[in-house]
Amino acid sequence: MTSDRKVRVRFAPSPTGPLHIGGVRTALYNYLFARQHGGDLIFRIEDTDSTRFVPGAEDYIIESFRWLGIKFDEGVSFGGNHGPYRQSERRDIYRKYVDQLLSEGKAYIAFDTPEELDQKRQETENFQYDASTRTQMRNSLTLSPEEVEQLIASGHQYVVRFKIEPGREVQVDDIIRGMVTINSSVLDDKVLFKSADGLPTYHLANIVDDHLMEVTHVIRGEEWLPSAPLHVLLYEAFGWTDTMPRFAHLPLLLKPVGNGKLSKRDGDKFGFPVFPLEWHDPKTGEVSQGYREQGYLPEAVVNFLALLGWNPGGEQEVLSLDQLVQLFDLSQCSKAGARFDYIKAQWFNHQYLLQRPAMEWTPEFDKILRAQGIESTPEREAQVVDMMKLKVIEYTDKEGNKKKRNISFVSDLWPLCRFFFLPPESYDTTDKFVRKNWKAETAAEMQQLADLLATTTDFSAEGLKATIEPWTEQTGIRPWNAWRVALVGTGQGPNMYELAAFLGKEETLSRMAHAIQTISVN
RNA sequence: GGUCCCUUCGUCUAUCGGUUAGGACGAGAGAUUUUCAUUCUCUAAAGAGCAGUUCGAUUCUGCUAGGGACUACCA
Repeated sequence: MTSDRKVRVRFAPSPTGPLHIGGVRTALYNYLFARQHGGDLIFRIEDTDSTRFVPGAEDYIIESFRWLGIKFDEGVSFGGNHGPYRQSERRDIYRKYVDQLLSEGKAYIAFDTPEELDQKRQETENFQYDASTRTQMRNSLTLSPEEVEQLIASGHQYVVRFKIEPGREVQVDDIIRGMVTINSSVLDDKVLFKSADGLPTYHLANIVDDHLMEVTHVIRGEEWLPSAPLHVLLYEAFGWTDTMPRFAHLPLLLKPVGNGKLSKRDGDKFGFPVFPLEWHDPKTGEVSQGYREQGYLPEAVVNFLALLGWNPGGEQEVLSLDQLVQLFDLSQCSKAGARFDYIKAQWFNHQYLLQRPAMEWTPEFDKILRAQGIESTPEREAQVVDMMKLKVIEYTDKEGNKKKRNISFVSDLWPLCRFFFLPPESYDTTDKFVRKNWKAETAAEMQQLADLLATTTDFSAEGLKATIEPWTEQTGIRPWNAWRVALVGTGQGPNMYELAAFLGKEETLSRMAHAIQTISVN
């Protein structure tokens, strides 16, 4: 029934704050699906809750997708001829459809105030506004038409509720989960139109918009599965079943450890972002970490997210956006929630960082160096990157254990490479590497090497190798580790010839002289 | 409490009745290395439980257990 229509999907967030990483994945799956079928991806803003509107959230969401490389075909800020795409600008449209339901007796007017309903819920256990209770409430079903008119005329606030007929098996055909059946008796008469702000609720706006915007597939989070039968019933009530979109409810993203879904607190606890971009809360002033600012590459975030809840099955996991579009299969998505494995996210970033030419690291690297008061050139910085990008970084985890991991961020570089730019402040003779490699006779040997280097004119890595190697064979001295102590201060860094070449003759000799003078061992 | 959804190595997952249950992250071991690494090789590691259908179940069905979501005039 929908197969002959052009595929049209949408991502429709509420501008209530920064975009959660789970929302990013939902948008990504919509994007992959749309691209794969040559369809359209629509960006709709669902701002029917005026009380939760947060300024800046909409721009934040748009900027997030721009950064991630997820492109929309139409919608807020993208144009298109199915607009407006902001629900707050579609009041009149919704009003018309609510009136249609009302006049057909498929919806009714209810005067019960929120307070009265709260009261009712406290009094009766499991109170639900439905076929079993609506006859005892104040609504257009129990009141006479005259009374209703009078109440409205006298300014009483009212909502419009959907009149659900009980005892029906409602079926939702879900691409991921198969046929989901629920009895309409357990559904309540959902509010379709709110009294407070004259706007529809999500349910009504969603169905009307998806219909008018010719959406063919609704791909959204699993939290919507329980209300999907209600949506099916709404399509029926409007007579739109022949063009009803197909549903696909995605599994949720779960906490890295423990129970429940992924929350902002988990990010704080383990030190990973749950938002694509840094977010400054306009009300509280609180700042939340973003993937972009933490040094993640957009390709890495996309790749990682794509594989949370879906997998192409092959052995390759590092996949570009284009490859993901090729391979993606909505019906192969897993049904169970996926734990958020932020360690693997770091690994993906490591992979994509390594793919980048060193010169592309330097803008970010330069910022870090400048923060340390170091001036350098992109060329020299790129040299350091090339020498150090395969190293690992030591860090302290949340339990206080020393751990090692691959370089995953440009910012990992600094603690590993300060000796390129700064001489050792002092020589730590308690350092295992220093003790092992700087013996009583070492100073004299280093002096010999220094004398040799003083006469060397070719200070390139190759030149150094050509001059030093014959000397080591002649004398039997194995100078590299002690030389490393002199230039680095400990057992770190690249090949010694490369390092000395980078530092240059003057700096190399200066550091050696200093080490010969300073280090004393017994 | 009610309704619905889910359940393969620690984690993400492959398998769409017949496999030595595969891969990746993480972990461990070894080799290589002028340091630390990289790299390479190897190892450990799983079908929640119980019934049933079947010649044969991880795969189908039911029950139990566990997990998740929803249960607003929020989305």
